[in-house]
Amino acid sequence: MTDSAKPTLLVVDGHSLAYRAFYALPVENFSTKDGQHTNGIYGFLAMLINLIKAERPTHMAVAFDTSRQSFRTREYAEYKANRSETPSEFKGQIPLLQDCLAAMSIQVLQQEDIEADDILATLATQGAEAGFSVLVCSGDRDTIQLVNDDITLLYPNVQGVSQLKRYDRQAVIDRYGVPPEQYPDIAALVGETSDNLPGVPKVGEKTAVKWLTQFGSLDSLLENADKVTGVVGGNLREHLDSVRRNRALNRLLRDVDLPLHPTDLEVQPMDAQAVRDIFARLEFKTLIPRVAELAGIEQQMAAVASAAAVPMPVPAEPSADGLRAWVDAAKGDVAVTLVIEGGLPRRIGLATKDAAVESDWTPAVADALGEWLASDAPKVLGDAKPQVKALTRAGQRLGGLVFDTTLAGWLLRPSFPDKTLADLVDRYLDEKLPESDPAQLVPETEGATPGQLSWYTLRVAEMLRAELPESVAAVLADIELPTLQTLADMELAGVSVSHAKLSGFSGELGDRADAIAQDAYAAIGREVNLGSPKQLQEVLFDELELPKTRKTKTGYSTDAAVLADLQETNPHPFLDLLLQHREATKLRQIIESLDVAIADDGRVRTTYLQTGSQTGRLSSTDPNLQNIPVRTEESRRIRSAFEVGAGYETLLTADYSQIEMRIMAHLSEDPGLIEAFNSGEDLHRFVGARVFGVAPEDVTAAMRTKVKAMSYGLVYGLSAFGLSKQLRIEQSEAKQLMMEYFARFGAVRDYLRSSVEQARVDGYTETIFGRRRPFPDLASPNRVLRENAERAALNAPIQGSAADIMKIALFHIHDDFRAEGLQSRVLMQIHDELVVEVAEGEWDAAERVVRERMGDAARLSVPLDVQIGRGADWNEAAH
DNA sequence: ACAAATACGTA
DNA sequence: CGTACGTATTTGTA
Repeated sequence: MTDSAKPTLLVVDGHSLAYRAFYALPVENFSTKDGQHTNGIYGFLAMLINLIKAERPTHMAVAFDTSRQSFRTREYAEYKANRSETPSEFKGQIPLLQDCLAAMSIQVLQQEDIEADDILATLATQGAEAGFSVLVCSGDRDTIQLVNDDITLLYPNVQGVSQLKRYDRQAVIDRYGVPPEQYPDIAALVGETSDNLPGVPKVGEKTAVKWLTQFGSLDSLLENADKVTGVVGGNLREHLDSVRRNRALNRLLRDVDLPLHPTDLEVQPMDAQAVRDIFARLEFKTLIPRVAELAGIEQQMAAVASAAAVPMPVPAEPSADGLRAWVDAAKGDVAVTLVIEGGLPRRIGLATKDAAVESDWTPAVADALGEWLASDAPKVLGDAKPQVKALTRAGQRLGGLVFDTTLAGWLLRPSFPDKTLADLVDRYLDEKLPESDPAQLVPETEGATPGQLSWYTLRVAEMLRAELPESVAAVLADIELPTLQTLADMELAGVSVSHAKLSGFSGELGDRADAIAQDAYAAIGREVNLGSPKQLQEVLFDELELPKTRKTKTGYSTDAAVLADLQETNPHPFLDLLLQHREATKLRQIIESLDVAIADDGRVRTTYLQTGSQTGRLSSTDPNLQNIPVRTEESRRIRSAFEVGAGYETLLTADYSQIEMRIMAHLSEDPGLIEAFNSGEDLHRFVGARVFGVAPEDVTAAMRTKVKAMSYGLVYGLSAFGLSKQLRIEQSEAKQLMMEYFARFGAVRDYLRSSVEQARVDGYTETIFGRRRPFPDLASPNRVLRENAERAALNAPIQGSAADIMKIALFHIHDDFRAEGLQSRVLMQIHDELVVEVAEGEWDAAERVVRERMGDAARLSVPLDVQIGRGADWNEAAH
């Protein structure tokens, strides 16, 4: 058997090489936006990828130490005792590195009480016996002893881990002057400073080699120590015990009882999705293609194994009558896919578990299928909202929507951005959805047809259903799917926005911004681009020599809070002008983007992203109608442009007051907070009275501001530092305020603590209605990641429950309007607020429906308070 | 052309 | 060193 025909086993010491990478790569170039350091992970993976590419191992494993304790430290307490504490920046990288390896389907081995090198020694020895050509990759010199005709060592050179030196038997002899099996003898004599194993003083490699050659072996040298002359001879005789101890400790174990044998370490195909996920999280953009290249190689190798995929059906293309007969005969769920063109259905594909049909969408087909589509017959779709909208535009209705794969995928993993069917097929079926390559004029690969898309949708749905916990399935069926239908109608309706009001205001703001800019240039004696933070930094910190502010990645911040601070300490006319300029241009921006979004019928239609948040909230894009300004008198002029549409009588706004604090009261069951909401007193006044120990009428504005900030901050996981910054008070005062607050509302603190603790145990948080959000980082050893996760986990059940409640109210209102035959319709949702367009003569009915449905959306231990306003435009209706 | 960084609007 | 979002701009890289 020639060497090239032998299987190759690659075993790697993960800990020592990642540690070397950690010191070789500058940490500031390798950290994620969350502050997670990744230099060790990156360096290790880059090295490993190169190694796999160059060596093409058939089998491989990476070994790690479990801790600094091992059988060696028990035998010799001083072993490695001089090593400084492992930097925490490094420690946190190991679990993440192991996650990467898991995604790459690379076996990770570690064993209590055993060092990584012992695992390498055992695997290498077993591998050589089993006929492997073995590659050992380690940064520890002790592994030199493993080298023989079947085992080669790859050892990083001083610069880091990018270059590995290859030690076969001859290379060891050339470098150290002794064969590999004798290297530990040299090491025992010389000692190993990094392991805190002192050797014989004044003895280095040269002397050690000379002695060993002279006496033939270490044993013989130690027996004949009296024959060694000179000062070093004396040193040797004084340190015989150290040498024996060193030799005992540097012998690697070759018979560790491992769960896996080299033959179990066959290279496996990677989990491409998992690799993309973890690499994206670690922001390893350049590594992704390099790994993909490897995965390609491996997938060829593993192609035989995964060839058992279910064959995709070839859909029939029946007549309209045939389609009707097909759906009437279909048993169980039918998956539906509409191909949409210009907002209207173009083709339709239907599938059951074992058959698929498809057809162009024609009037005859619409006729034949309309009744079935509207019926309760169970249907499964993926990303149903645009399809529901297209059907509605075509005068059809979709009933019986029992599952949406996009929504289900999001509910299961709200942090993963797999929205498309292709993403879901990849993740849940581990197959590739056939997609035509848009880059090719004449596509080589045919995309899946609508019937086939439906067939995939159904199979994905089956996998998702199996994974959905009961409570999450209930959220899908009872909240998300009804909400989807409602959102479709809201998007279709749009909201009437007055171009005339907007364009007038925009011109005004443009003129004002120009004038302010001129004044600002005059104030500093030159022109700068006021929209460029970079140029502003030059002006503020170099030319005006104002004190440096909060650091950002690229310099110093010039945001509004910072500028306001500067204005207090170092007043300068430029600062105020800059703030005014920002305000004017920002408003103009918003107006412009709104203006161009006005359709021919005078209405603006947003898209609500139902899967756009991690908490369960909606988001709104293109344009975003959930961040229309409101805080300043000026900005409310924008809201005045949102008007009641032609044919309708008035706008109605309805918002929940303090819904998050009410949820907090409910979840914490804090008697004080519950009393606050039941008393009818203004919340912050009530809380202020308790915290400051005064009568409610004696709560000053300053007191109210403080407890208000504290109450809101609680929901976000605010710290004393953050509170002090926001209120511009001393940290000690903020701390005192928090203490007083919790002394009166102790159950709130208890709840927040226990909720995060529960999340740590479960790995996820849950809303009142059972919506879950996973928090893997609560277990992270990295403090930044962990504390970020803690705050998010604190907030998620509260924000999420509020989102649930609003969704329930929203679709009930929508459905009631229809059931009562009202023309009034919900137009917008802004998290805790709804805007309704009320038809002529329907005010009383609409108001009653909104009030009741919002008030009754959830039964909490405190009432849900709903504020309702009426007006011809949004601004007027808000009062 | 695209991505990152910064800033800022909302709940 | 306060949660959740989307968008516009500038700036640097491809």
